[in-house]
Amino acid sequence: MKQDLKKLYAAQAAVIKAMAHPTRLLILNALKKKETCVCELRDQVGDDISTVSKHLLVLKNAGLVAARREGNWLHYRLTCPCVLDFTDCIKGVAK
Amino acid sequence: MKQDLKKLYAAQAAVIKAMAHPTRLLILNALKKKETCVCELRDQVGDDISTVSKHLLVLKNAGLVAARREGNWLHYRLTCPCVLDFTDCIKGVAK
DNA sequence: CTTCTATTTGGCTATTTGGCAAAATAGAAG
DNA sequence: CTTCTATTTTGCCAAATAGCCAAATAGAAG
Repeated sequence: MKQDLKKLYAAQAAVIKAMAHPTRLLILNALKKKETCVCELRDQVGDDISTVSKHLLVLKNAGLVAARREGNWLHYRLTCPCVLDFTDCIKGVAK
Repeated sequence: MKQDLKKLYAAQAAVIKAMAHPTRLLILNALKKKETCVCELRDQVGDDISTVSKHLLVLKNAGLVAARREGNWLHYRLTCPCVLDFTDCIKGVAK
């Protein structure tokens, strides 16, 4: 594989990989509806809060979400809502 | 997480996970242009042919590609070209 | 300062993944 | 049948991942 192509696809794969987890898909879909704090996401996900926090770190490192502090709460939001546009296509493949 | 939601997102995540690898993205993009045999994909990818074959298995199990035999060659093709429609959006996140 | 609350980080373990090389297989052709 | 070619499968190992719990941190508030 040529070096420049390799880099291009590696960068894309890193983002896609961050999306490739059930919990993280749930989080992204929740954030699509509205900015949400970690504790509310934990309630929706049902896992330990440290687990949810780590998933959010993965999404943040990929550039998919960003946080805003308000008092004690951190509100996360989707940076690029378009990343969920292909969900219908994926459902078609998954069926 | 509710059980039905969990299943829904797990199914989607399985497909997305199959896409989340530089080599597999290269393969999908090659197949978008035209049906391609394994040995030609190996040339484009540059890895061992057994490695390429495994990647194709991953993509096949996810429902993203299908194969057609013609003599000694197996020609792979994209089952749902729409899965590459969001590449532009992903590039925007990845930058 | 101390305390409280929301969140992150570190440590640990079990599981999955990606790559190569060698062996196995499927079908074409002699 | 045997041989040849394209592809898949198996075995192995190093690295990455996900989950929980406990400990650490950041900022608000007394």
